[in-house]
Amino acid sequence: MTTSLAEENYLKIIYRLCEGTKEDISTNSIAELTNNKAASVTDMLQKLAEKGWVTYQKYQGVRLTKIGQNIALSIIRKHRLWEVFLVEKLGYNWDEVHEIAEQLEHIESETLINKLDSFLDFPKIDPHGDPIPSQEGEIPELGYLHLSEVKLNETCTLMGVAKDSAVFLQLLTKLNLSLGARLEVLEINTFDRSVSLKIAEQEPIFISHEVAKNILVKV
Amino acid sequence: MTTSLAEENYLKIIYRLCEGTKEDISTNSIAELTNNKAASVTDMLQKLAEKGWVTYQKYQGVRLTKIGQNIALSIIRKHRLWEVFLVEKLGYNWDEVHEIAEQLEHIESETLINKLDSFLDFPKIDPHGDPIPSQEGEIPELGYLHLSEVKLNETCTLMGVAKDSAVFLQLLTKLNLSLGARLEVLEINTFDRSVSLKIAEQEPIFISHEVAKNILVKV
DNA sequence: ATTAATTTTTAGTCTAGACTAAAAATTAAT
DNA sequence: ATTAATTTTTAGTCTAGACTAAAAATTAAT
Repeated sequence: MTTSLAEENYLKIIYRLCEGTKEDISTNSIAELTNNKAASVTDMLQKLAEKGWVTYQKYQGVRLTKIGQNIALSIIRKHRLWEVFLVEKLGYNWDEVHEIAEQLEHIESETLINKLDSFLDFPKIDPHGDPIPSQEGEIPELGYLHLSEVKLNETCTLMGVAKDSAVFLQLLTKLNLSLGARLEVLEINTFDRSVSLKIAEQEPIFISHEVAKNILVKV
Repeated sequence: MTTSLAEENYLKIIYRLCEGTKEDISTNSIAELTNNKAASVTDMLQKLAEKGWVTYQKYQGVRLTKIGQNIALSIIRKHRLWEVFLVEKLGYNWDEVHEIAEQLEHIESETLINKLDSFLDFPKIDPHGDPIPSQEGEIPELGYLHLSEVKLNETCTLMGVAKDSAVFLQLLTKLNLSLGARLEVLEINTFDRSVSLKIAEQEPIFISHEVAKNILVKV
């Protein structure tokens, strides 16, 4: 069965919302991320349920079926592989690739994405540290922590980010925070949970809890 | 102003039809290539005229404006650069890339296509020998002949094809006819204008006028 | 346990881009 | 120069995917 662009975008966003929780996903939360009105979302959920990609109970929210999950994973796989291509081969920065990958992820061709995978030498993570699902929809569990969970005086390595927005990524770049950086937590302020960090050979820097929450690390 | 997918496909096809002739383009000829009905074409032509991309006189056919031409050329540029990418970098054969490039040509990003161009080392022709328009919409005139126009006993080099369909390209591959091949016209049958050809060190082969017409050569 | 607030759904509309059937122009044929 | 054939346009419809406004469920608050 074939998927329209609109359907693909809904599935992708429902997948993202499912990831965080065991609960069913609310109409409103989908409306927010798709930038549509709740009424439009209800419409689409009924279509997706009809096609067997979500289970949907009126007023009770949705959940992806196995098939729906696989479609979502294949879109995410394409998105992340294209991001690797854009950064590794075309020389983009990590904060510039999201919008273009949003378009490229809808290109339909099994062979294309596998040839691309091979051309890129089968990368396991994208430029933001997010894991790339396999062709079979396997997604390696990396077990990263949020930097906000790291204890005082511990040292960790920056492995990824939990948010792809350009402004956030540009901020990290400005602070000299990039994948692989070694970080030591020097101070955690109880007032606002902001954090003082030492990066390798540099002067300490200062980040808000909001930033720390969106940085993924390995201890 | 922004172009929809449908609009881009119309502009591309009108461009192709304009190329052959000085005449205005008929509604029916567009309908045939877009696989739409004439009534739908009329509808769209009115929209395109409204946007200033074609000049359109009821019952008298259409013609691209300068702006329309530039849009069409930018789509063709993208199509051909992606084809080079697919063949050179991903290892596709020349008969496999058309459908994928039809999708990729609609990806919207100025920087992307220029970075791709540079990554591919600024190719001048695509895998079928078609010239790649520059960013400014300049398209080098290559002055190729159709093999069907070459005189008896003349020798020429295969530079391109006038048709991208997979079956045609597969036939050429089977006959060992690829870009750069040296060809000598051994015989031209007056009955059906079929042609006997010698390719470099090989046994002579035999092709129909229809095939000869779609092969582009330099003498 | 009601009532109020919030969320979700239904009903009805709109737009882009397709369609069919019929009308209007144009072109070809006597 | 008419008439016939062909091409193109108009008028009216349909579908996907959005919307608003109002109705119906659910959840929160007294």
